Amino acid sequence: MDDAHASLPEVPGKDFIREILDEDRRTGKHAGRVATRFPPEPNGYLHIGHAKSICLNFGVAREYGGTCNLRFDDTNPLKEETEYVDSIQEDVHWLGFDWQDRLFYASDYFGKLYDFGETLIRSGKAYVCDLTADDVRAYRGTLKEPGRNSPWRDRPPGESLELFRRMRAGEFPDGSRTLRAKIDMASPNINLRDPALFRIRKAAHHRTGDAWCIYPMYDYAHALSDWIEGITHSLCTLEFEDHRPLYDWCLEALDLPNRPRQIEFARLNLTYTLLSKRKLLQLVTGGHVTGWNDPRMPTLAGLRRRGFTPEALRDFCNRIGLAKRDGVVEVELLEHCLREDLNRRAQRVMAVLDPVRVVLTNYPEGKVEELDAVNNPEDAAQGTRKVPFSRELFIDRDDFREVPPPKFHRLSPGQDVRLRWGYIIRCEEVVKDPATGAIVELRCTYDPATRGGDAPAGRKVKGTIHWVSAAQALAVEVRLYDRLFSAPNPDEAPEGNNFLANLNPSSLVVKAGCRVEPSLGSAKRGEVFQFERVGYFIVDPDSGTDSSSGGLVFNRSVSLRDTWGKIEKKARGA
RNA sequence: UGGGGAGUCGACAAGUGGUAAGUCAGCGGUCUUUGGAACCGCCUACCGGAGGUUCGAAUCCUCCCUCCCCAGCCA
Repeated sequence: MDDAHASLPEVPGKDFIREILDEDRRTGKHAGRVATRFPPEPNGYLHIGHAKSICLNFGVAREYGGTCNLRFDDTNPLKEETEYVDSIQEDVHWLGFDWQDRLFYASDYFGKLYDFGETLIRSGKAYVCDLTADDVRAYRGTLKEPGRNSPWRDRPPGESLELFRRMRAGEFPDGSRTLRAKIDMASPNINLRDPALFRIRKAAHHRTGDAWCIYPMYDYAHALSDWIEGITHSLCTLEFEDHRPLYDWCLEALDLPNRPRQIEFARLNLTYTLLSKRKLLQLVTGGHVTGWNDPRMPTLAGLRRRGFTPEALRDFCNRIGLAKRDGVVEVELLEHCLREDLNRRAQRVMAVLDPVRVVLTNYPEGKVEELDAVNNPEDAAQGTRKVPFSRELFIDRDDFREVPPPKFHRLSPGQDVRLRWGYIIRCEEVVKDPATGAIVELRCTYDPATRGGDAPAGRKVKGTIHWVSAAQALAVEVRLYDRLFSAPNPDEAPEGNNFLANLNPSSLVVKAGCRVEPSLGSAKRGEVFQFERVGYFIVDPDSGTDSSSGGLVFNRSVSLRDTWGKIEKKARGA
């Protein structure tokens, strides 16, 4: 692409952040340099909300010839773990972005952050406060009433300095003291009422071990880490909007040059989905899902296992736009992006999820034909494959109706239907279990003149269904996933309940004994297929290593658009 | 009711004084060896409300209404 030309002119439709970037470049701010960062806290797995931020930060850096750092915001040893830093790196790479040699940790800067603390104390802009957490809360005031000064607020810098050093040396217990910024206890912005800069926490840190027992707070660490890395534009979500004055205060109080600018945008919300790390953790620890990578989870790890592609996710992030108004994106858009991507790439294959036996009474016993099937009508380059055809087949139970409803184009007594890439058949007899009345077999005849599914001139067959040859088909397990929550807003629960009450009881339906065409015997884990007329499916890692003997497990990524389903639903409703 | 934000079609989102893009969803149709895909239509938004400025306003001014965020030694 000619991105040099595409990004320079003022094209209408640019989001507000890119407009700011354009303006800054025009005015020569930061010498036209653009440096962003993606700053996750390693306290959970990345989810699709983070994908929006990743695509923004890395995307903007790429478009403006700048850089984007990956920085772990690891200032709270109580919640952070190495497992999370590993998964985050894997997920960012998988999404398609690279921080090259710019992998950083806020904990890399603990020494500098400490020194900045001493500087603030010396200049009278910070003090050591002996108030307990409860005291601080009491002194803080309320949204409407101003707070009161801490009795330690005017402690001489020399005394604060000594205390701060002793805090660092581990001489005081957790929670006994903090280093606080001296700003304004009467500020209408509560974040400015002498916020804590450092707290005592005698806990092992996943990277620095027990080298430190005081840890910097987010606002302080974040602003200064941005500055240390030479970040020019610090993009974050709306809830940090009223932290911006504090972000700026930290940089100004230290009189730092070339200050980064914090810009806030609306975080992603998705219908039928929870995007809160805390609640996702709860789903994991509570056993409501099998783990962070459960295919029903909105985590990148879960989406990946569900069959989402990085391309589909990036496309989604581009389509949802970027603005300051908070809203809720419908999951249907996400599903659309997946279908659109998979439609052009996924190989077609035939799979019968709920098999019912079909016997072709006029087809020779023991005969097996190899018929040609097109792998992907959207992409001729994907070629063709052979599928075996014989006297005994399986079709989906759903594709037969003893008494067909209006507009039903599939198999029913006396009716013709085309077997995809096979023959046109007609149902002559329905065999039922005398005890239960359940259909156990359909006895049909085939038309030898229609090999490959070709209808002779003038003959029209309304329906085409998928099938597998009984003897050659592979038995597999199929996991039908659906949305995890049955309410558009999972948090909107009946009185006395929480989001757990909205868990969708049928978010996972496991179907054993499904039959797929034998070509799938060579399918690899992570490969995605379209089961014709059904949906897109990915080979799950749970699949046995020896897939030729079965043991294949497929996850439904997303179903195909189901027009017939809508017709039926409407008929039922009317 | 202190402070900070935001309100444009069911959803997301362009529009930055000249008379409302696009996408998803929905609806109808064409086509079709996936009731898939593709293609074609429709979805007739008076732009939160009321005033005002102007030849002309979603865009400027005034007042009002609604929604979101903030009282962690979390991020």
